[in-house]
Amino acid sequence: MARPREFDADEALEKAMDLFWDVGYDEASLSELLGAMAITKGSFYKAFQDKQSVYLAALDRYNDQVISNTVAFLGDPAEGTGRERILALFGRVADLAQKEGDRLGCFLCNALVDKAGGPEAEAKLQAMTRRLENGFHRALQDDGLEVTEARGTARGILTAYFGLRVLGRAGLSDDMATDCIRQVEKMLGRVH
Amino acid sequence: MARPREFDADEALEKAMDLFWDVGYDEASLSELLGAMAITKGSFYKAFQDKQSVYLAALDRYNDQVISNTVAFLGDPAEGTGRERILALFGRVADLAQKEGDRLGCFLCNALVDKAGGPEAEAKLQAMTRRLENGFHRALQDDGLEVTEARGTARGILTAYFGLRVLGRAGLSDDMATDCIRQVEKMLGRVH
DNA sequence: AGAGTTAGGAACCGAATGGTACAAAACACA
DNA sequence: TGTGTTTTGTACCATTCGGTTCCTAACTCT
Repeated sequence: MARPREFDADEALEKAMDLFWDVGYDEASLSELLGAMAITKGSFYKAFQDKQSVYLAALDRYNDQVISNTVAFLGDPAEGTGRERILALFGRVADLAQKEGDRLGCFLCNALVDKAGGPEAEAKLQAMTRRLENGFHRALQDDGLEVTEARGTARGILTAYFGLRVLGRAGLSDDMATDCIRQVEKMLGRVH
Repeated sequence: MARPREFDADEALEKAMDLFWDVGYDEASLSELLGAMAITKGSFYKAFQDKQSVYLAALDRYNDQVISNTVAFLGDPAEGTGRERILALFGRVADLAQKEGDRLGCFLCNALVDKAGGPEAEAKLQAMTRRLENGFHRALQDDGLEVTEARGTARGILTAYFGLRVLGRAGLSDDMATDCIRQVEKMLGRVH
């Protein structure tokens, strides 16, 4: 019916997410964004509304992909007990950091600090945070923890998780990560 | 010998710190900065070099005041045992968050995520982070913990601390904070 | 092939960015 | 009361910001 798109919108959105993830909302100028998405201005404003809506879409994408993946992992009995899944998740983060390749941190966590994107973004971010919390909660419940006890522990784990991601982004978690995991073990009741 | 300053440089620097703390480096435009500091452009560039150097000075100020205060508290035997001091510090943060007045978080933590200010800023931030870690470390050593065990625990505490500050800034720590403190207690070996 | 529709790209927009130049103003000292 | 020195404020600078306009290119369908 008309001229077809020369770019994959979803692919472009992923590049946009990567940039926002790395440098945040304000620091990602429109021209940088266009460069990363491999698109010209015309296509950009034809396909999306504006910069902010792309940011919101990037948040959604992170939610649909990374957060969903994480929550699914935390809730997958095939990955071991709830405690084992949680520790495995932290181990994954620790590996990322130790391989010096991270330096990005968690987009959710970064965006929470960034405070950009208006109230819409804030609502999305809070929802994502709750999802993550519930992911930990479920993992703990799978181990038979009582509901309210699991809730409190899940929140502690979530806090440690965000803290570790911050330190990872800051490039400070070489041995920090492994030390942190041992402390998370304590939260999980692994006294030895 | 010449015309005296009409403003207090230290006072202006504090206002600058408050703004950078709140909105970060990029989002704090020069005009906003001038407004907050109650200074015109001429005075600004006469008294300081440029925006970035003011940012670095703001980081130094945070280090000299907030971090120093925190580290001193953690190392003050008059405030109770090391564990008590650490828990009291977390309690302070929790109070801040619950009174809904926080929404700022920790400047150090925010700046670590922000990644602005160049390598100079990064060096300062890493040094500040180490100071905080050492503050926890000393508190734990005061309780007689073995050195390496104290180091690992201190890092876990630091991680939880940053995580809590992120959640506080995000406005998510109403009951999160109290739950988090209980988990920190577990790190400290308070099994009950 | 022709008509209709949409994507692409470049020119352009006003506003705001961080920073500079310079003249007037306010003081200290002689 | 000058004179010298420094602050202050304003006007100005080029550049970049996010966003719009509009014409042409590319495609589908009849």
